[in-house]
Amino acid sequence: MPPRFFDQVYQIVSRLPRGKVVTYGQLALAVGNPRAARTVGWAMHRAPPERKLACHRVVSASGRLAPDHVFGGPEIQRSMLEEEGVTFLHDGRVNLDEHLWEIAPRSVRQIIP
DNA sequence: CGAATGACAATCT
DNA sequence: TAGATTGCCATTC
Repeated sequence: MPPRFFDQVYQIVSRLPRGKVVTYGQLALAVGNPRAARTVGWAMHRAPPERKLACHRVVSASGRLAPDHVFGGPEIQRSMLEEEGVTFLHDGRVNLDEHLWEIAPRSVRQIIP
């Protein structure tokens, strides 16, 4: 009985296109738990490497990047995003107006209950 | 089974 | 405006 919640999060992230980002809250909402944004963050921390998820495209609701202890620092994550064409505001936050990905309903593949 | 964990988010001071 | 507090919840141990 695999963790359904995490799997749904991973599946959505795996469909996240280059040059786009999503927030933890968006992912939580997409899997049916609007208030589980924090749990989504934990899912990222525990993301299985074999899925090769673009977890650097997941940012906070205000466009801030992951804390210092991830990706070797926000500078690294930022450079990864910039290579995909993501732009940033002058205060160092992701330009969400330009690059926030709208999660399509079919991006969420339901798992047999 | 209860307590702990955590890459959040909204609110308060 | 920045820092601290509170609510939140699936997964771990």
